Amino acid sequence: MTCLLTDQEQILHLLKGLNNQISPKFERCTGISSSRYELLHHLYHADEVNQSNLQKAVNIDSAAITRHLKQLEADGMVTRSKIPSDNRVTLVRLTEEGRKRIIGYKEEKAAFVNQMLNDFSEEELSILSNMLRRMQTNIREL
Amino acid sequence: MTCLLTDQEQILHLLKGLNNQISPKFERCTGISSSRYELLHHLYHADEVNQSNLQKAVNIDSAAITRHLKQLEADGMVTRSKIPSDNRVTLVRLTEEGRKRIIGYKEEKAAFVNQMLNDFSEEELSILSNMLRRMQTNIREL
DNA sequence: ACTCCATAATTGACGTATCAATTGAATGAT
DNA sequence: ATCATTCAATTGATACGTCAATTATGGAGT
Repeated sequence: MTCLLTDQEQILHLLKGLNNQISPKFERCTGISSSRYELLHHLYHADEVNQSNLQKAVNIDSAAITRHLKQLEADGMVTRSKIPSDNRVTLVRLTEEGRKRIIGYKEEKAAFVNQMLNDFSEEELSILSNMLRRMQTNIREL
Repeated sequence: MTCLLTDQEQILHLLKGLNNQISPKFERCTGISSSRYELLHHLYHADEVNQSNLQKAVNIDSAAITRHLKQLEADGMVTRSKIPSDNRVTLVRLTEEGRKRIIGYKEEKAAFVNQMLNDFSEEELSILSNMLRRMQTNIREL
């Protein structure tokens, strides 16, 4: 009835399960989805960015980027404008309102992550983050 | 321009990024989505299960379970039947066809996971899997 | 028997990600 | 100067997951 899985086999299941749990909880706790948060966070530090750089930074599909930004624009969090020197690219920046609101989100996110990782030592965190990076590398060209 | 994130802060981003990479690649490599694989895999060992137990086992929303199973049934991989003693529950089992096909999927999955974790020692795997479990626990009641 | 509650499965509405195809604007080669 | 390529952004189709509400059934308690 119960079935044995090697550690290797389980990792995938655990990863997926964890993520499925995280996404809705993150949003409930912080008031914003984690992808949106990443976008705003990046803009917060980078002041003005074009979409394709933003895409590379947060590492989600550019179609999704477009849709997120449109929504964030509609919510008054960011502005978007074409640049005259190259009419293909659109520059994105936080509005004042956006800059103000992200501060609250940052706190909520910190609290969330803190809860999730509350019993992890600095060393463990760095081990974990390395492992995740290695996995990412290992499947990069599949 | 570049912004400093603590290891703690990055974990979330890494996790999500990794998962977003995994899902489409898993499906491309194996020919089936990882959720469907989990369902079939569980059925492979359990012979006959009702949906709510299946739901607990694979840990995704029961709405999603219903939809997956309908599709798998349409594809001739599983059969579903109400049980007379309690007309609420539906029992699911693999068809012969399904049982045959999952064997191929198992191999593809093993190859995929092998690639993803090829440079991980047994010990690392067990550390990683423990960490993932801990995180899951830490956010359980959020 | 009848009302009340719990449970299993389903459906609907929604958010988010992917990929493939398209649009529109620069750029490079002949 | 023009044609082909390349690139940024967008759109459409599709898949998967959540939550909330619904349907249908079963089981108590009175």
